[in-house]
Amino acid sequence: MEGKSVAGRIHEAIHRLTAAEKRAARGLLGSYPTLGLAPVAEFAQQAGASSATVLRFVSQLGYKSYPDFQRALREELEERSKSPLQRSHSAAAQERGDSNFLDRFVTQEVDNLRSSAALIPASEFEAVCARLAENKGSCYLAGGRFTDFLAGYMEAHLRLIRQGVRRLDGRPATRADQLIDVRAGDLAIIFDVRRYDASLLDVATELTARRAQIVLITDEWMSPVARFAKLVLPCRTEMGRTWDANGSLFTLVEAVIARTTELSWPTASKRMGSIEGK
Amino acid sequence: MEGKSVAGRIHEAIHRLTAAEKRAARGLLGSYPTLGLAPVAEFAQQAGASSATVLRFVSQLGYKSYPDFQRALREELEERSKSPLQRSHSAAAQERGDSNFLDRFVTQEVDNLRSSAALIPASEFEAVCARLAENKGSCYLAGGRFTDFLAGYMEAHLRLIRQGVRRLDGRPATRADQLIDVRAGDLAIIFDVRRYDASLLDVATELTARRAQIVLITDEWMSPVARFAKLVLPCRTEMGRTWDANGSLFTLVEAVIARTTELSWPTASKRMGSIEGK
DNA sequence: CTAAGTATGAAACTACTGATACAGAAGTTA
DNA sequence: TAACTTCTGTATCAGTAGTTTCATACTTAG
Repeated sequence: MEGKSVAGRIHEAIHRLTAAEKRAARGLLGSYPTLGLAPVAEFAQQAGASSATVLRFVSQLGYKSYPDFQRALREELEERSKSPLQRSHSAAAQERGDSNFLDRFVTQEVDNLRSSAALIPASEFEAVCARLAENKGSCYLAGGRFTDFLAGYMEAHLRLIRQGVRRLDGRPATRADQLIDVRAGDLAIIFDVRRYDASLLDVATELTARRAQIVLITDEWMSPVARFAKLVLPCRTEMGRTWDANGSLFTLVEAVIARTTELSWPTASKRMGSIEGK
Repeated sequence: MEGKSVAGRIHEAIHRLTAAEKRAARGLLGSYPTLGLAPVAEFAQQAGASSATVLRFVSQLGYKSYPDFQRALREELEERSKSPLQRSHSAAAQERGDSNFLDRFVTQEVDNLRSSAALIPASEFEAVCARLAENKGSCYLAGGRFTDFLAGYMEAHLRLIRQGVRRLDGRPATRADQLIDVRAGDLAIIFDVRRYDASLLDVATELTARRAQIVLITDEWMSPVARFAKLVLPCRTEMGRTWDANGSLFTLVEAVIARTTELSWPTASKRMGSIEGK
């Protein structure tokens, strides 16, 4: 429906409301927006009115049905939790104006890191590292326009730890060649953040056809590659409204490398020794 | 039935979930808790699974019905909005002391980021960005074994903002060729962390001879290139005793890019438009 | 004080949501 | 490869939530 917030509509319409309807409004504002997400009967009881009154109240706000009203509440909630994260410190710092650009940037990045750590199930993270440490089969890496450098960075480190690390480079033509050798059970790590790269989806399709297992490292909006992925590690990337930052992906990569090194230390240490030697 | 947060249950149960159920889990974590407050059909569609799978998923979490699950979500939401700051995941995890590898890693990285921001004088940071935003002369980038990917990442972004961005690739032989065109007043951004790269020192020497201005991005132990640098941005990289992490460098790079974009918006926006167009 | 109009909740209705059963797909093992 | 297990989506059903109706209580005006 229109671009007005639900709370805004209540304040606008509250004068038109009847006594019982006002109780409903008060109740909703009192525990906003949770009460509105409950079934009508519960809303009614909590607000001290009947179901019918609540329905009339919702109708007065301009929603054509109760589900419609709930949808608006959910969208509002979603909006709020996605955009300018944590008004607490970053906003406070901006108000004081005593912090410079770098401080503000770092503060936001810290939020992203924390959220990312919370977003990623420990078991998924461990599964990825364990799989890498197994040191079986090949491990392919691919990324999009900017994330390709993350793939490169990860590749450079993985090469020290295990064998069979291959990079899928950006040009679709050569990619096809590189995919020929993919065997069932091989591992593929794909980086994809929005705007998502169509060619990566193709690569993922092909990899799946060849029965490779895909690990996807993506942002909170979840690349379409997720459909094909056995394991997904989603990171928070949003900064303010104009900018997405990949710092959380980078840190995740380093964490994976660190953990994998730890897990495969006996093997990896020999390997690293021989590489360093030359 | 009570006492556990829904997100907590997901992390607990995720290992015994099937592939499609995991999609549901990820979907919910991705837009938490809103998606769970929607009707099953919508949840299912958004998560890329069927209604039945979503039902099985919530059943796996230990809820005896979908409405029951939604009630839990609402109560959690209510709880969170009442307490001042959300202490939901990170705080609780730290209290329990059961934090996993990723959490610990992220915590250390956060320390590094904060220290880095403190270590870098605002004036130096601003000077670098301003110099980049001037958009005069050429800008060369070079890095060492691993940091070369940071140089590449920065190059890819800088190209969108300004003209004359060049990358000095890793092979000493070709580097010499690329340095021929360097002119007085050109800018060079060098990444160097320990163990410091001897060839970068050579490059820096040559650049200085040609009167280019060097910006050095390095770690807390300070690359020897610092001798030749006009501006130095040192970052904290130390993690525990065995491992150095470059995440702080990466975030610094992104901060520089963001700030430079901001400073040169009138010029940069046109440029970006024309690049996106093709 | 009475009558017209409005507000309200109880109860009936219907539509849609959540639950279930089943069949086919996918994956696993021998 | 074939048999078997497990997973997953479709189709169906049952129950509940949202909606509507209507009789009653309350206001307000005449």
